[in-house]
Amino acid sequence: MAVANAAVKIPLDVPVVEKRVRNRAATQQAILDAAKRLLAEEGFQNFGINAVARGAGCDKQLIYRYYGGLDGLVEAIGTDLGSWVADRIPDDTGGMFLLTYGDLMERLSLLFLDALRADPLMRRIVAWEVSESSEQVRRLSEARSKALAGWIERMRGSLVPPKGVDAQAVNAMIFAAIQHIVLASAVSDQCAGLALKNSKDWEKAATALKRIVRGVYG
Amino acid sequence: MAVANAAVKIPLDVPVVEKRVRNRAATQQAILDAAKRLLAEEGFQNFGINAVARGAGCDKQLIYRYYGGLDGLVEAIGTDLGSWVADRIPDDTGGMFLLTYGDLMERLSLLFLDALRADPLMRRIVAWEVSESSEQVRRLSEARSKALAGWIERMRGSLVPPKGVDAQAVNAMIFAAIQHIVLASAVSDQCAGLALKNSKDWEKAATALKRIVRGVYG
DNA sequence: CCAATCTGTCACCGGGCGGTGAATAGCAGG
DNA sequence: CCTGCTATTCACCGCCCGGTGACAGATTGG
Repeated sequence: MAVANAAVKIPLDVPVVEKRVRNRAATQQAILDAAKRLLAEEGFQNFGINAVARGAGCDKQLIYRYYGGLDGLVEAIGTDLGSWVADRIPDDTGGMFLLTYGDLMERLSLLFLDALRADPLMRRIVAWEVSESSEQVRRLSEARSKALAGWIERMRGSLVPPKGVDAQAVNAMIFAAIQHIVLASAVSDQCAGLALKNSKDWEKAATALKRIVRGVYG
Repeated sequence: MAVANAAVKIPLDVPVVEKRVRNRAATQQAILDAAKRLLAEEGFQNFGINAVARGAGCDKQLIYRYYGGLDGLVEAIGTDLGSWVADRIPDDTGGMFLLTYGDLMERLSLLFLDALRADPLMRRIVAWEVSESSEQVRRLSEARSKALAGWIERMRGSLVPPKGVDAQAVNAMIFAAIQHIVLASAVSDQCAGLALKNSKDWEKAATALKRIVRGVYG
């Protein structure tokens, strides 16, 4: 009797289980948010349909319906990336007068360094880019580099690099260095023997970066 | 009759199916080779017990027996990494007299760039390092950086960096740049807008690298 | 010659994956 | 009220993964 009683006990909290509202737009957004969160926190390794659906608290079928599968979802993330740059990296010169190309590049380098350090999603995407060459990640990579190039172009204004220096190649090296050092720090707190834990370490890194930029551009 | 005849036909080549010789050492080596090949060619993403066993042409059970699982196998790869540096990167100065620290770093940078470009396994490992922070990859990373540091130390000789420059930080930046640019080129033929396909592109990259080194160390 | 040992193989397990077809629950308009 | 329509869920598939226990063939030592 007691057992039966317990079995038929009115479930007090079952009706409270907040029912998912029927709202396609909201669900779509929830899926996109879950995808970005998952990618940022767990990385691309365990990034899949099931995981995203679990994270969004809905059925994976909806991902197929609303985004046409993982590919479409990744593409949607890529589209978001455009607005990212605008949000995360200041577009003005911070009140500075950038007299020389060297001034500009020093500032851009440090801004990019900080922005990348502060954004786990972006870091995961960069790591993904250098680990896989699928169509998925190629599009993501393209969106990222386009947004970045646009930002640099906007900041550049009318400044031109000094003659005799292949600015494109040198800048690629500098940005490569920033990306790699930030990626390395995110997984192992160091890079090539250089510690990258506390803010003091990062001061050293920033100083080295400035020195490199100044060494090239004066 | 004809059918029966065909069915009982003496199998001419069946006895020829080269039987796997019973040789533990050889099998162990085959497994290790298969693991390195697989990692180099396919990357760490699909690197697993089943794939290695398939590649080595033996049962996965043997991997457990001889290496104690994937972890032990990865560790064995790491051990091999020590000899890698000695094989791939010349230990002498190539007949050059390295008068200054700048000379040294320029040469080391270019050597490292070429060595990394030529070694897919090493590239995959670096990509792995920045994508995951498991114990497995941490050990691998350690072996790699130790080998690299040893090589640099040996090459350095008695040369010392100029005063007023944080050589450790600057060098970390330079090596980070090299690693990232090589990784990027391996998956997408470009990095931050800089094409990295033909040898002419790489000439430009090398020139930029030299310019950076010289800008810092003179 | 037999028994122990070593190398190698096979079959099987549970579980998570990506993917799909069918059912269900809430909302509109008549 | 019923009838569609749409958002959402469920149940199921085949596949491959890592991992394990039992077995078979060769080798060796007493």
